Order: sequence, then structure tokens, then C-alpha cells
Amino acid sequence: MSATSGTSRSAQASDGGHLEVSNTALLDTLWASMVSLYGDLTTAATAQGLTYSQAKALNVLRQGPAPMRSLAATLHCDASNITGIIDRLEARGFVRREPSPTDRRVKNVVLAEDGAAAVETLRAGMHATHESLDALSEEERATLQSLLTRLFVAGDGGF
Amino acid sequence: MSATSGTSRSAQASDGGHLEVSNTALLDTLWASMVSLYGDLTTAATAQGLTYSQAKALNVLRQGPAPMRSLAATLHCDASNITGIIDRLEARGFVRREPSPTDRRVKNVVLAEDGAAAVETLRAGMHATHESLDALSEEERATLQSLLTRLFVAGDGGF
DNA sequence: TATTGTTATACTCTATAACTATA
DNA sequence: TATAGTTATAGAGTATAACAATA
Repeated sequence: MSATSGTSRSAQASDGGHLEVSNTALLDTLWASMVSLYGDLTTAATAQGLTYSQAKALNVLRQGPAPMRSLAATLHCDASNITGIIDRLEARGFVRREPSPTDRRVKNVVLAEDGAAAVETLRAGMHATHESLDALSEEERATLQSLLTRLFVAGDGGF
Repeated sequence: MSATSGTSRSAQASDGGHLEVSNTALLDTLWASMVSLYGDLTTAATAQGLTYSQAKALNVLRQGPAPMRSLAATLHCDASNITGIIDRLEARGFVRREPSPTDRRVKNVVLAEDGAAAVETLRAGMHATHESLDALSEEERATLQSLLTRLFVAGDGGF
């Protein structure tokens, strides 16, 4: 945004480690993008009577059933939170708790039909995001997908 | 991810409007990226004794003082939330409330020295993000910055 | 009248610690 | 002993509604 170029990078390995201060401008852009996406997602979730955390949980469960502990790891929160979040989703019939056949300690959370419908409606309702994506070319979307996958998804499944 | 290609796009304008279902895979990637970035940010914030929301507020204030109402809009939350968030940041000396010279209803929130130091430390502490960014080439970072800016920042300042 | 910021309220999220039941 | 899930607790975030001060 300034004369120092959008991709400047202070390559000072102050303590012998890797590059410490990498690209302030890009960090700003990533941060702002996250806040915008968060806003669009929260708006769409509220329209379904869901909180941000509930929406995240439902979205993860689109990929298949998951144990409570696994959900906590994926959502970067303590396992005790998941109990309440799943409690509330289960009370609305959006998910079910099923016993694991292999480990009687484990409860697998399964996305119910109503939950699947709600999360699909939510995803379709992220209008600002969809409109922005429509403004990119096919090639640009492929590039973005590739870069973001390398940045955030590839490593170990979300840092 | 599947045989349907990473950039497929169901171009069905079901109700005469714009393209409704755009790129499920890319939405997934964006969502996962947001969750990962959120996780890294929260971890770095916790190390500074800050919550995610407090960190977002401090980061916005890096760009200069802002009225309460403006902070609420930028952070996509109700104005009544900001009162509490700024209360807690002010109690720790991270921000100050200053009266607006032009409108006696308005209070401008100013980043204090300790707050500026805390947010810079926080940003430097987002190790997972920095390491990921270091793995991209200069050109790739420029491309990512450009694409994200068009997607999320350019429009109207965060949707 | 409309807007800015605050307060009161109720609900949700969040981490910590302690607990039960399994492994 | 270690792990999965729950409960209790306290602090923080969140939106709604009502309010005072100012425009």
C-alpha cells in the first residue's frame, strides 16, 4: 500500500532462526481477509440461527463423522467446549452422538439431515464471498486454491 | 480433491440472478484457511494475554485512532460489544478513549504505547503463518496479495 | 428525529480443573 | 497410567433493547 512495495520482506534472522519478520503487508491482507470472511460467515450463520462455532462444527462434519476430541483439535479449542456446542446442535436435531464400535470411550458425532441442509443453506448464503469469487477468472481461482492449500491446508491439516 | 476438478463451478443461475453455487472446493479451502489463521492468531494472542477480539481491535487501531462505532463496523459486531472490549484494553493501558474535537458524542480510541508493542509482538508470534509465507516465492506472495485484496479488501473495506 | 456511546440482560463461547468410564 | 468425554466454574464475547447526551 506504500512505497515499500506490497511484497517487501525484512530478512533479518535476529536470533539465527528463520526469517522472523516476513511481509507485513501480506500479513495485513491475510488478517483483513480472515475478518471479512468471518463476517460473511457469521452473517450467513445468524440467518440460520447458528453461531460461528456451531457453523464451523457443522462444516467439519460435512466430511464425515468425527469423535469429540477430533472436533476439538480441528476447531482449535478445548474439548470441553465441544460438549456444549454439540449439546445445542443435538437439541435441534442437527447432529447425533453415536457410540464408536471400536472404543467405548469415544462418541462419533454424525451430521443429521437437518444439519446437512442447514450448513448447505449457510454456505450458499455467503453472498459476499460468492460474488467476490465470481469476479475471478477460472485460472485465478485455481491459483488462489493452490496457494491457500500450500499455506494453510497442506501442512498437517490446519497447522 | 476429486475427479470434478478443483475449480469446477456450477453455473446454474437458478433464479435469474448471478451464479449461485460457485466453486465448492474453493469455498472449503477459504474456510479452512480462515480457521487455520484464526487458530494461529488466537494462539499468539493468548501468549500476550489477549483474546481474539481484543487482538482484532488492537490490530485495527494500528492504522490510527477510530471511533467506537467505526470499530464495531470494521469488526462486524454490535457497538455494545466494543464498549466492553475497549473497557478491558483500557484497563490494561493498551488503548485510550479521547473525545472527538468535532463531535462531542464521539470517542476516538487511540492505541497506547503498550498496546502497540503488544500487537507487534503478537503479529511476530504468528509463527505458523510466517513459516508458511516464507515457503512462498516473492512472486507467489505478490500474486496472493493481489488476489486476496481483490476478493476481500478492495470492495468497500471488508464487504 | 437521528446518531453515538453506554448499560442491563440473556445466551454462547472459552479455558481450567476435577470427575467418570474406559483403554 | 493414559485417554475420551463430561461437568462445574469464571471470565469474555455477542445481540437486543432501552437509555442519556449530542447532533
